[in-house]
Amino acid sequence: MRFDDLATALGATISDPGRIELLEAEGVPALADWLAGQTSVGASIVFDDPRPRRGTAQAFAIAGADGRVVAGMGETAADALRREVEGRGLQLVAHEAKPILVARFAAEPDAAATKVEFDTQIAAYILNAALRSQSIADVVAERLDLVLPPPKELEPVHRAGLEALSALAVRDPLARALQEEGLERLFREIELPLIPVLARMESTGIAVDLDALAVLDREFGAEISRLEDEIYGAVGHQFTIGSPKQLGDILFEELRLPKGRRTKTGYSTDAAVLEELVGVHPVIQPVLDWRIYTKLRSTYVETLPSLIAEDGRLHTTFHQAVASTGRLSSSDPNLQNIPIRTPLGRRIRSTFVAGSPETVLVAADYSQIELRIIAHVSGDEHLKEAFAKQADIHRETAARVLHKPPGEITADERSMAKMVNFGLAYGMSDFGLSSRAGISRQEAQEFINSYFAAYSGISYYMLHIKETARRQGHVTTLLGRKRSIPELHAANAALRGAGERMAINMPIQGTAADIQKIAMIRVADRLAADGFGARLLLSVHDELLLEVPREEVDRLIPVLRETMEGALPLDVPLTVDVKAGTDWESMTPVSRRDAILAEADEAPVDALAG
DNA sequence: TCGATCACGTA
DNA sequence: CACGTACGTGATCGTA
Repeated sequence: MRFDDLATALGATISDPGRIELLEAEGVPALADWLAGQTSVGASIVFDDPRPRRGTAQAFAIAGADGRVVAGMGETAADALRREVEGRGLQLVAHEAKPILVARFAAEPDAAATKVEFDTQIAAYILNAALRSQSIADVVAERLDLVLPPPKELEPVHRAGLEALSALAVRDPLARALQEEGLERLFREIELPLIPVLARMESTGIAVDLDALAVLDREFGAEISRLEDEIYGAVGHQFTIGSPKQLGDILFEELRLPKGRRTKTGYSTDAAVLEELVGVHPVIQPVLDWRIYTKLRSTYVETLPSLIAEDGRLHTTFHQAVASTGRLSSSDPNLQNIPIRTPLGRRIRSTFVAGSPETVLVAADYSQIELRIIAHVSGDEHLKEAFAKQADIHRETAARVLHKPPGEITADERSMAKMVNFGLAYGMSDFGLSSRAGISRQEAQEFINSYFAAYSGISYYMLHIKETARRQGHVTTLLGRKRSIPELHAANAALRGAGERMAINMPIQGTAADIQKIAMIRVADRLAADGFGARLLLSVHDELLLEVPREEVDRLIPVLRETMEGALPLDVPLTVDVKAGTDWESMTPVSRRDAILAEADEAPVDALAG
């Protein structure tokens, strides 16, 4: 009855969406014979609101290998069809399968995940991570030379139907491309197994203390009013403090303060510029404070409560096909940028809590994972040895660079070494180091020269990666994840420089992402296999956050640590720092070793003291 | 209404 | 020449 070829079927369905069979819930049993003949189906779900635990399904469609497409219209029929597919153990082929799994977990929290046989969005991303997430229309255009109508112009059922069939139709071309590029294992062994782990995390969500946020809202509001009065008083009139243009005009023309950097459109008024003017005029400090308070209030204190779902928890969406290095990203809300650096910010972090008195939060961080990856990929003997010794890595670095015993390294010297250790992964220049360390460009250049002399393996690696990247047009991680960097061949020197920094950074950041993803999959497996009630909540690049029944904590921690540390054996040990607490701010190390690690591994410093 | 710009939160 | 990577969000402002 149908088509030999899915591309032909898709072409016909684009021309005539009427060939998508619309289904009521009562019509589902009649699909029995057809479904019995399928092992996997193309599938797509369309929500009125894509955020987990927010919207309801408007349509769910499946497509068969024969080109037949059926769609459940409305929530009841969509759910019925989805359950039928799940109940039969059919595997999914979808362009973004995660929301289909989230829909199942929302309805049945303890259900097993539906098997995802292929995700075309992730395949397209693995094949070209340099592009931002690709729509199904992009993939259909590239692989089949067909044009899908814009989703907005379609009824939900027609959209779901076309997407389900499209996913099935582009599956084979994408699978062949993955094979040809040697990306099959990355796709099958990391990215696909990660999907149900992320779906479960999104569905679980994280608890937030609304009362505590309300207290912060009042407090921040009062402080902002006070600062506004102070700012207007110091300037002599009102203006829009949040407008960089107005602020720049007032500071640099009306008040004639010394001008700092310029932006494309006028004077820069960013924190680095304003910091230089503190003490020059009384308006500066209150403006800086006002920025901090209003940023925290508008981004977190006011917004988070509006995003809490009916279960009282926040459900982020993790994006698995966005970041060009292989990292995950998080949005609506972004729970990967919850403040931690400042005391005020930490008060916001403290409103993220364990969901019940019987549970605690457990955070496990990889310690200096990127620098360890640099040690591994560069093969630098001295850096490898420093990690093998489990020494204070920044002190060790300073000692080696400056030819002094570690015991004689001053705080400033250690701080400088730390900045270089962190800057290394970004392709930092003498200019960058000088401006951050508050030293001359020449001093910065000298320190970097000494650094590369002391760690010649790293020096060689940096040259090597740039050369390899130029020759091949792409760079890869340890697991073969690829990013092409066309900027490396740009005529414009600035663009080319940017390309070189991307080439340096991607294998490091991307390998860390590979490791984190392996760890997530294995931790999730162990939680299930060993009967833990603990649940993964968040992944913040090199940290995993879990919600754990109190009585499980002692049993879980060694499992967590060993699973993460063993995710990918390198030439240096990976170490994981574990903390526990009732909120995300007041986390205390669970062993003496963790206390030491936490101490040695704080965020990069921005400037030297004094 | 939307996009560009600036600014700033995280790893 | 610009001057460290990767993200997402909110406010402002000029534009369609």
